[in-house]
Amino acid sequence: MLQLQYLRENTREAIERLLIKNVYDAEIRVEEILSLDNVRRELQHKADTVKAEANAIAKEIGKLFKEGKTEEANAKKQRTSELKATEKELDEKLAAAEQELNAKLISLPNTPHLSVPKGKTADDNEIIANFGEIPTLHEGAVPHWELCAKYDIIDFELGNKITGAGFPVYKGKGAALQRALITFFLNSAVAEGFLEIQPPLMINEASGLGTGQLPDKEGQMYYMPADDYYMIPTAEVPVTNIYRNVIVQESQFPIKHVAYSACFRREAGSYGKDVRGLNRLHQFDKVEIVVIEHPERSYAQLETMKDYVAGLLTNLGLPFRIVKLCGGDISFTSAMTYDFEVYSAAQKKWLEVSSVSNFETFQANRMKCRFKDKDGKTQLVHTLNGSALALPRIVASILENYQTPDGIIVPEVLRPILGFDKIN
RNA sequence: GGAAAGAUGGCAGAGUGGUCGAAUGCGGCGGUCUUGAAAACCGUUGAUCUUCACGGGUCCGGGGGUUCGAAUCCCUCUCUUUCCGCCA
Repeated sequence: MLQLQYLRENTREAIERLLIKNVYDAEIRVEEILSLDNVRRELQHKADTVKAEANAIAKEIGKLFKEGKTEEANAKKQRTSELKATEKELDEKLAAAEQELNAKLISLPNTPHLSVPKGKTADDNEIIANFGEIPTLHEGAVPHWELCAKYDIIDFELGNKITGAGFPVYKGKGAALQRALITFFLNSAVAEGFLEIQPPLMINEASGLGTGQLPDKEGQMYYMPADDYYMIPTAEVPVTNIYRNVIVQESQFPIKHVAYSACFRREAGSYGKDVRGLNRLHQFDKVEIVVIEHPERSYAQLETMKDYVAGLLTNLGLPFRIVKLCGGDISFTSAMTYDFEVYSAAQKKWLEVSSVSNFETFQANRMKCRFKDKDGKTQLVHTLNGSALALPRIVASILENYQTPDGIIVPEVLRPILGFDKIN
């Protein structure tokens, strides 16, 4: 949710930024919000004045009763009952105005950073860096789903039987590979100063609202009606919500957390392409980094996080590129996002394995996560997060890129954890 | 699932109809003292809306009600704790 004060004081800039996200009617929507805000403030002022008078009279009445001047006191009651009627009317109008304002405000997406490229689709994203060599595979190299079956390490059919499509069963060295990657990612983050968190895998409604999954992305989460809980689509939700309704100390910045969790996504509506094998699942594993940062340092922090994720992929020896998302491809809540795409040699495709974003105050405003600045004023924090990393597509590209005629070579960094160097 | 108790400021914890945004303690911040620190002492310290400002409004788990007036009384919801039951 954008801040009213920002819209009020930087109207032109806000509109310009929203236009990057192709909010073509940004000007009208912002104007509507600002005029509603004026109405709201006017009503607030009126209501406050009436209440002030009523409060004063109530105090006088109390005094009169104490002094035994019952008649005088009763006479004063007349005026208050009059005031009460206007008060009620104004309160109702005020509540309605606030509700309408809030609804309009919450439906407005975050303002992209001014450096975010304009564009409509993923084709307009800006490739900012390429790393690693794309391997030349041997004759007869196959996509990962065939490798999974060949070495019996990930069983999609069995998952279908137990649950349904998108819930694979990892077996033997496949299961060990998952465990090793999670360990590698967590250890790396902890070495970088991230505090490891093991969060709940289900969240309540307030948490969903805090990070922006609710109300708009409701259909993407698994929901448990018996208890009114949602399965988390990412550890970002429970971890960021640690700071919901919290005023942090400025000295705590940057607050850096890392969490491994299973993630659950219904992926409603994304049928068809790119769903084979590990490319799109309903349950998958991910290690997520979450940072709460001072507004002045959030973009420097975003670069640090980007470099950190790049380091992980380099250590795994995977060819990848970093993409700065254009306005059309960036998410509703994000102000700037870098995507990491790994080249999967057998599918001959770039697979998105990580998304690192700065949300500025957008989540913080919903969550009411603030800090006290040097002048003692409360200000909203900036929140950032990134996958570091999501497992399925990493596994897919490891399997595909490291395949040889007699087995899959295990990336060096994982060998000490796994205790073997080849899947065959 | 059954029974009981409870929800107050960063934390602990008073307050049962009027001057209570709320005692007190701890913590935080500032100061005195000290070579420095600790201790002690003094002062200060909730959030939010509105206003250029003075000021005013709202908030004692959420919502509703009674009353001239509610942290305090009533209704309702949610959550927590304890005991019993069940159980990894």
